[in-house]
Amino acid sequence: MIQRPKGTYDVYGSLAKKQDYVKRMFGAVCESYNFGYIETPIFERSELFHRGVGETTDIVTKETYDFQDKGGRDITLRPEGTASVARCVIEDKLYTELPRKFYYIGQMFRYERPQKGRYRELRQMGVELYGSSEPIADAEVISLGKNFLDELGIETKVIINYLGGVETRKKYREALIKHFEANIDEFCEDCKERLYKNPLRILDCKVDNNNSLMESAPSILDYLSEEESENFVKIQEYLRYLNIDFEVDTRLVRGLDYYNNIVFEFKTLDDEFGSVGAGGRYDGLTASLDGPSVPSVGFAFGLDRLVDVMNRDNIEVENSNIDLYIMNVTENELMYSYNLAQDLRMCGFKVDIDLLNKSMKAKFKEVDRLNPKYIIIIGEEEVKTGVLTVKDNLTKEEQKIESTELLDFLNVNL
RNA sequence: GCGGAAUUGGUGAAGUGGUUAACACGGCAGAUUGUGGCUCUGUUAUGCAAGGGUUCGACUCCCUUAUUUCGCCCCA
Repeated sequence: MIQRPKGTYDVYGSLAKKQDYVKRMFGAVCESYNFGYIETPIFERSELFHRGVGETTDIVTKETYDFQDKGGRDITLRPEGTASVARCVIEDKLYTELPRKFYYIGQMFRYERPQKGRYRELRQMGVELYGSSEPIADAEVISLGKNFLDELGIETKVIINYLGGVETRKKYREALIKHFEANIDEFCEDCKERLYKNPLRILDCKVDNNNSLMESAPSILDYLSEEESENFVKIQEYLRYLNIDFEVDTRLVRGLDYYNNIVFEFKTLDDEFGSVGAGGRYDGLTASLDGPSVPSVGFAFGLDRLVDVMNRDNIEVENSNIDLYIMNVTENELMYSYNLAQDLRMCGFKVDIDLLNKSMKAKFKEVDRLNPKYIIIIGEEEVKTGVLTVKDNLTKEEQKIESTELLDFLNVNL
């Protein structure tokens, strides 16, 4: 038997319904903020991710699906969506008309060890706002994300932090190294490796969480320039004004190289699923891809995780049953019934009909599963007289309706 | 990439080195050949993740592989 590849899953039935619902909801919220849909290729030239996402990030160094196509080009399945949108903004010169606001929905690929809520083929939904470095743009994006989660009925908290610019992070990095260096022996092996590679990550370590040096570690907020501090304060003011609950967590760091200034995460209240979405500002990205400098801010949600959370919290989406089931009594009435079904489908009703030539009893069993609002029963008599038997599947009451008046009846009652 | 735990039909699951692998749900058929959802009866085949090994005999023990899951790493 051929199994599905590791870290992938098939989407159908109620899961498909649920994913579709979440995607539609996301699209609707984005549209209400006047963000426009964008779709970029699922594969890109490998270079894009190396230069865009960053050479030192795990996502690019060990988690990408890379291959050469038949023309010998180095190709990578996209591990995230931001780099592609930035490429498009540069390539199609979309920066001539700013701001530009985009949202995307689609599959990403990361070669990593699957776990709950982590897949090799993952589905992300994200937004990108280009052209504004104003705090109101940051607030706009966070507000969009929070609104969407509220609409879904998923309770989350917003965690924010401010990383500042290149200079700030450099100074802070040195301060952290200095702080931990002398006593690094007390820390776990991973942290020892992180010390010079990525000292910010030490703050995130679960093993050494209780070490006293964690508490006393310097905060990045003390290293922000005056301008950066003011900017961060303003963002918080706007968030309060928008009634968005948030917490500042100075240990929040993001994994991708391109972030600067504001970073944020949407976390479930209990932390079981970690963050369901995260983002931040990446003003330097377009320039690092040989484009003009265009400030930008955005985030991505993990669709798979959102659905996992919804399942755990028993958040159900409306299951739209079919409107009508056309039931022919014998094969003699099949074509009459089928024609009726076709007509009603053309009128926009959701109509099903028995495709297995089942017995009446079996047809009614199928009706139990499909749960239509009405059943139209077509027998010899109905074909002859043109008077149809329409059965209300809820009350079980039957009535006779002239076929010429059927549409009027359905338009009133459905 | 590292470490641990799992894998029995369409689904949820009991189970033992030895003839026909429980039970429940679901599916199908009938009781009831133009009326179902309750009830009753029957049925659901080659099915114990895949491949190899030990054994007179393996779903059970051993090895390998695959997948899932938990932790690390990292991230959405």
